Amino acid sequence: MDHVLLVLGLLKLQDMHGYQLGDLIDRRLKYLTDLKKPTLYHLLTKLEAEGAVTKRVSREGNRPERYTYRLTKSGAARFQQLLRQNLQDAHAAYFNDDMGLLFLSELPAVEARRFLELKRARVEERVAHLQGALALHTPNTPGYYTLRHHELHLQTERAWLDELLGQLKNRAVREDILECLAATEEPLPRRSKRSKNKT
Amino acid sequence: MDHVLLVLGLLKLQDMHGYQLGDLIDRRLKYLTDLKKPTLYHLLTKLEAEGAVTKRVSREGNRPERYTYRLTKSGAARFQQLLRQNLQDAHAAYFNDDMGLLFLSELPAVEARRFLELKRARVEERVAHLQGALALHTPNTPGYYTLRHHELHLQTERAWLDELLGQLKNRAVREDILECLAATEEPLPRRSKRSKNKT
DNA sequence: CCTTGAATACTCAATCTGGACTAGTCAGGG
DNA sequence: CCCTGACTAGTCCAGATTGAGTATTCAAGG
Repeated sequence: MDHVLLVLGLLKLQDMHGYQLGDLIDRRLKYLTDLKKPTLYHLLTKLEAEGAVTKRVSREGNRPERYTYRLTKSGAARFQQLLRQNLQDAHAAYFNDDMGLLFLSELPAVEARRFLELKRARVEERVAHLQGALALHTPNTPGYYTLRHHELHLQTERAWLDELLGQLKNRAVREDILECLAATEEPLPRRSKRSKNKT
Repeated sequence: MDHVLLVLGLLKLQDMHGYQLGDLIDRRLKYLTDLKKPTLYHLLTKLEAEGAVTKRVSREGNRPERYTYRLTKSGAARFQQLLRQNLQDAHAAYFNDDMGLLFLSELPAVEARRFLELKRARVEERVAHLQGALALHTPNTPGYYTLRHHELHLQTERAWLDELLGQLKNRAVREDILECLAATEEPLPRRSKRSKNKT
């Protein structure tokens, strides 16, 4: 996850102190990332050491002191660079849900189906919740994009579970997991591989 | 990512040494996770300390010594538990692609569109590659599920980019990111919250 | 038979993460 | 006026993760 991009970007919009950033991230951006507070503070410290942000002590009323961060020139440049890169890259996504699917045959079919139906119900719940949140948003706002994107993927998830459950009703899952995996080796670059590219 | 589930599951199928596991994971299971070798070895050491697996030194031919791992009774029990949990949970997914979208208005519209088109081309490429891999698989095999799931999500990604690009053609993105986010606060549990549930 | 590149099998050190904790402020109820 | 629970604003440290690097074996070409 490109936490650096996020933090630099938010600080570009406005100077903020750590708690403010943290609050913003886990209240308003909870569908975007789950960056935790200690990670955030660690990141801010690092960014300061690297000269991407500067720290300033401030105090407001009777509240405890706090550190307000501001983006520097070099931080802004770095943000631009990261943003361009992020926008053109297609980032690989991994799904924790697939982990269990790999071992589906290790559980009695009936039980497996029951769990998957439970999973489906939970996805359904999320879809509903998300659509509630979406209703509050106007299209073409940055926050809307995250939500809409998420909605699409959750709907895909639901469709996928339906497809899977449909298939399980008819046929059992093969149990020879390792053989199945071995059977489908990628073309495998034989002999030599000149000019290997890809990150 | 539930790396423990993966490693225990693979060892349940067969005793393996570290390298073998690592190889399996980043050749055959590359769409499932990107668990790196050092993480794997660290995990194996930890699992051994916890008594979920046992280590045995073995040597084959002239090759250097290696440690072969075997699942213990308690490891198998843990695997079962994790599997059941994984199958019924709906895991939140976060998309690195959304990070950049949040700051779309920080770039000139033309440039942004160009990048997103590039991103789309890359997604397209992946879809093609994945469909190649899928063609080699028989349905209802564990490996097939991961691939098919991935294919669905990549197609969703493509559709999403098309939707987004379509919207960008007509209207510009709002630039007041923070205000947009603030405007759509969740209902926010006012006053008190008794019986807070959720993980 | 000697060199080179790929594969085998890991390890190290540095960095990143997050559960749990600290410590002060404020607002309202009793 | 005091107590409680929530909010503010972080910190600590243990544990997870990974980019590099190490050291050996093997196979094929020259």
